[in-house]
Amino acid sequence: MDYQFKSIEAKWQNFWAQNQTYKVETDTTKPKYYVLDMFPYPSGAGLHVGHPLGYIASDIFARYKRLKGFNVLHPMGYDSFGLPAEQYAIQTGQHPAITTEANIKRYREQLDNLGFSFDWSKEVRTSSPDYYKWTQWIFMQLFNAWYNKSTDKAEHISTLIHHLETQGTANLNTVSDDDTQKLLPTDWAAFSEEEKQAELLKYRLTFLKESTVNWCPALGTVLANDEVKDGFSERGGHPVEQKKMMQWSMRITAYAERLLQGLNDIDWPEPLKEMQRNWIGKSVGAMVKFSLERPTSEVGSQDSSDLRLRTSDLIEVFTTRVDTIFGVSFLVLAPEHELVAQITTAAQKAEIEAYIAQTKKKSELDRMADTKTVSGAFTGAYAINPVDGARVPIWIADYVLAGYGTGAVMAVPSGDQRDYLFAQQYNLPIIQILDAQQMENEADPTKEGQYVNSGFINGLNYKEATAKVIAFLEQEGMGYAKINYRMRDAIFGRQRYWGEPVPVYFKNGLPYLIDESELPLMLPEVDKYLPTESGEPPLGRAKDWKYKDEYEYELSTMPGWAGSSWYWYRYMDAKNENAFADKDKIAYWKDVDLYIGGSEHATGHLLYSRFWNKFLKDLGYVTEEEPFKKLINQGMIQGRSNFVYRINNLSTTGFGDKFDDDLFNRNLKRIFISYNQFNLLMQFFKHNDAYLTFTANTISLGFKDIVITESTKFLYDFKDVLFKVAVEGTQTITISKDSFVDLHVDVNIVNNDILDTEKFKASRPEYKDAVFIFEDGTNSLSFGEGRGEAKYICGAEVEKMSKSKFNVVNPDDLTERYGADTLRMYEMFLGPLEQSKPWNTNGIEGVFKFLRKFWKLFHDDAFNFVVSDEAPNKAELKALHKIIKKVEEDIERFSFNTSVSSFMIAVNELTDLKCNKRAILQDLVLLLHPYAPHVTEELWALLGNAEGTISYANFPKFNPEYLVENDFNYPISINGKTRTNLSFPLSMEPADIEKEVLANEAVQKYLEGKSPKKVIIVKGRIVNIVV
RNA sequence: GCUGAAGUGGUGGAACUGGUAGACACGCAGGACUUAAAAUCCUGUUCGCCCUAAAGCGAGUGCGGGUUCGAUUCCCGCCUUCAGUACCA
Repeated sequence: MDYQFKSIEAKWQNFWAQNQTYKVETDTTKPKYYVLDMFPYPSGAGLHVGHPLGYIASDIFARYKRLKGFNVLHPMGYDSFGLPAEQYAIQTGQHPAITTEANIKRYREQLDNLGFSFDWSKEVRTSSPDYYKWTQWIFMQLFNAWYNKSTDKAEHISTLIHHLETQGTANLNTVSDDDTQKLLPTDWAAFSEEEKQAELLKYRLTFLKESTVNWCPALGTVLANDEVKDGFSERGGHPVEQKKMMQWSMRITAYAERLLQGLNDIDWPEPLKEMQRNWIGKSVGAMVKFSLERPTSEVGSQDSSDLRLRTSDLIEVFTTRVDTIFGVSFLVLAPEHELVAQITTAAQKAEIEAYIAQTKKKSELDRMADTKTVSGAFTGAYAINPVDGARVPIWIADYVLAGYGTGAVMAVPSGDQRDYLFAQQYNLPIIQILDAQQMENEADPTKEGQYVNSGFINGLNYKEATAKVIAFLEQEGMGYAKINYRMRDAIFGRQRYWGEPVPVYFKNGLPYLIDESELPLMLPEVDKYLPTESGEPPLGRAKDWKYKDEYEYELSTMPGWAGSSWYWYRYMDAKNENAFADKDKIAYWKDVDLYIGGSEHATGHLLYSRFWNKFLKDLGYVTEEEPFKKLINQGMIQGRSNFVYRINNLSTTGFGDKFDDDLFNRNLKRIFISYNQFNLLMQFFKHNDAYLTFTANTISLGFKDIVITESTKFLYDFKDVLFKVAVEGTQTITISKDSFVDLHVDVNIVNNDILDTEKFKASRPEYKDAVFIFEDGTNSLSFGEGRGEAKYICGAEVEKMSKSKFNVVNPDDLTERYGADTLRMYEMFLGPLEQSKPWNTNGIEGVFKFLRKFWKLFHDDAFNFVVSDEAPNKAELKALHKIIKKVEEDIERFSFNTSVSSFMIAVNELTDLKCNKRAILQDLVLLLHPYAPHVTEELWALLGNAEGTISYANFPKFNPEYLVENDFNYPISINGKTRTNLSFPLSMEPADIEKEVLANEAVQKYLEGKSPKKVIIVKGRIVNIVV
């Protein structure tokens, strides 16, 4: 039989499911390998061809590793809590669990169609209670933990309590809230139970924190930053305000340094690591204290401000360039800085207040667009530079942000461009501090040279100066070395319904955990998925939902990243009811060896997962510091849209008073012009105001008549169509550039940019009477339909793949037409995995033909299965071992596109050799199995092997002996340009080769009698003659 | 602006360590088979020049330089596209 992909694929998909072929257990006799795809959210739209790209790659790798003798864990599941299901629920009133279930079912069907070797017995769903039980459990562990910087890990809260009982806060080295109290053991002992709880909350790794959120009163909900545009909600355009709210947070900042250091030990793409490094944003520098100058008589006359100044007379700044401190010519505070009001002198008060008001008006967008101009205002106050006692004016400016560092900077105009511009604008001094500094036109931040104008560091270099300044500041008590991170603690609450409930209740305003035995805390039923009238989250609607019928539960739910921050452990032991995963299983599977997914998760999921993993390791629940050893980003698949070009509107004459635009348009708006005909036509409109006028017999461009020639004939053909279609009596028709419109056309009725005109006419009622002007200038009116050569060519453009652009290609349609094996190989064949590329179905035929050709190797012309047991010859063995080597190398470096090409070459070679020998073909089947699992299972069985055993067979062994060559066909180049080829034994010495090459007739011709200056011979590579 | 990735035929792409640029495939053109079409097979296909043809000549990997016997590959400068990020002290 010919290659019957449909029955073959259905048969084996069924077989794998029935026999649980890919079910995997811990097996200490084999090395483990864990291949994971990033957790999908089961959206209602189903899969498009872009989604499986990574799954196919990971499946190939998983199948390859099985053949290489590894025990492979390759699971799949769903990150099934999330906003789209909730929004759909709000619109339709349907419970999100129901729509989620339906979406998962659809996803599963689509995944099954592609022949993946997932172990479905380990499927997990974040929204199922037996899963979120453990998400809640991990939350509880975080609540019961603090970060001990002395041991540099998280510890149970009991060790903190012990420390407070015995030493108070002395020697306590931790990461906590800013407002912790300094305590003696006796203070602690004197605390009431509630005071203790309130204080401990400031140390816990998950804690309540007041944070600002985008609150939209009209929608009654909190919005994410990207849902807000210019102060209005993206949906509906309602006003959004900043609102303070108590929210659960995660103290990820405690792990900033470990998250940063860990990047050095993992094999991830460099750009992705770089993104995380930037996000963590470590800067090494120093804190420096500037004391405020004693108030002058002007301030002194106002007694109250005089007193306040004495109590808080220091300004702290953070700087990464403490070496430049002698170049400080002013300080800048953020307008929101708390000291501003206190230090502003009476004379400057009005100006400062006006500036603050102006800053408040500026949106973030305005500030971003406007980086060139600087603005600020002088407070009238001065500070004292701690290194030399210089008097430094204090300004405020909106380029300094309250939220970063201390909200104050020391300005060094010679070394920082923003400070430089500011100094220029307000006539502040620009002090050179390094002899190598070039600062005529702009600031020079380089660290080269020796210091000048810099007191006790004059003559030193950067390294020496930095150390000396810090030592001086520490000695004077005016500063210290300090490391700053940009990363903030992560907010861990959402005012939404469809997420994990937080296992917390409140007593006297303080949070307490529910008992572990009470997990899971089930998501309660609500009547509507909207906030309550009083603005509480949807959970506030749940009836009689109280802890012990008495205490309020937390009403917010966990964010989307909660369930995905630990799911790879659940796959190891998905059904466990006593632990999130069994200890022995965690010890065996350890970590993910290969993780494949998109780079959009760089700073979300991939950072939070690393954080939770480190935490779980600190508490001894897991063994590895990093969860994902190797990570590959698959590129995005973009859509490739097709367009048709139609007449949209034009002006006509011929009816006098009875002019009816509508009627004309309806008649003429059905003319569709093929791509190149359209472009030819558009050339007449190079000048925007150009127009063409048609009458029954003539055509004119503006006022100039166009005569009929070879190159303008198509215009006359076009005219004929216009008049045939136009209403009778029409005298002139005028068209311009604006008479046409390009319309998206469903890419599924376009093949190689050729429109299926029949399907097109059937696709919409208004296209029923479409008239086509074809690529060759003929049209559907004069020649009738279905004429062989008359093609309608569509235009094409690369855009995002989306429904509205009619460019979504569904994998189901392609497996229906070509089979899963073809689709799998074609997706790989498209190009390098990491690169993003537009999807284009053109070319899938080539892969399909390849699989048929492969199938043919095993069959005679009547499609009888025939393989011979003859011993293979040299050429056949060479073809085989070439592909073994190539495929193995390619898979190891994730270059799947090149191995598909190599398979094609191998099959072409074996076809030419008419090879149907078992000894060759059986190995070829094994090699191809990771890529095309169905057809290879079928052939494996036909070759007489036990059904279903190919998945666990052995990958063919490469033998270099078969590739050994005696001769090499040297390319002979003269001055770097290849002129001819000459074959010599590989063993031949360069000197002998040179002699033979120079004696060669063809070479002599190029030398034109001159003797060569130099002859370069690289053995087994090339001969180059320099003349 | 900064950071990262990329730029090769009509198209997707290959060339892995500096050594024959364009493998493999699509598309296109021509041919075979067929009453015809589909399918299949064969031949050609970087561009330009020259030519009945065979053959030959020249250019060529975003642009301009450089290193080298030799550069898609290394270095310097520039342009374009995509992604991320944003006044981070």
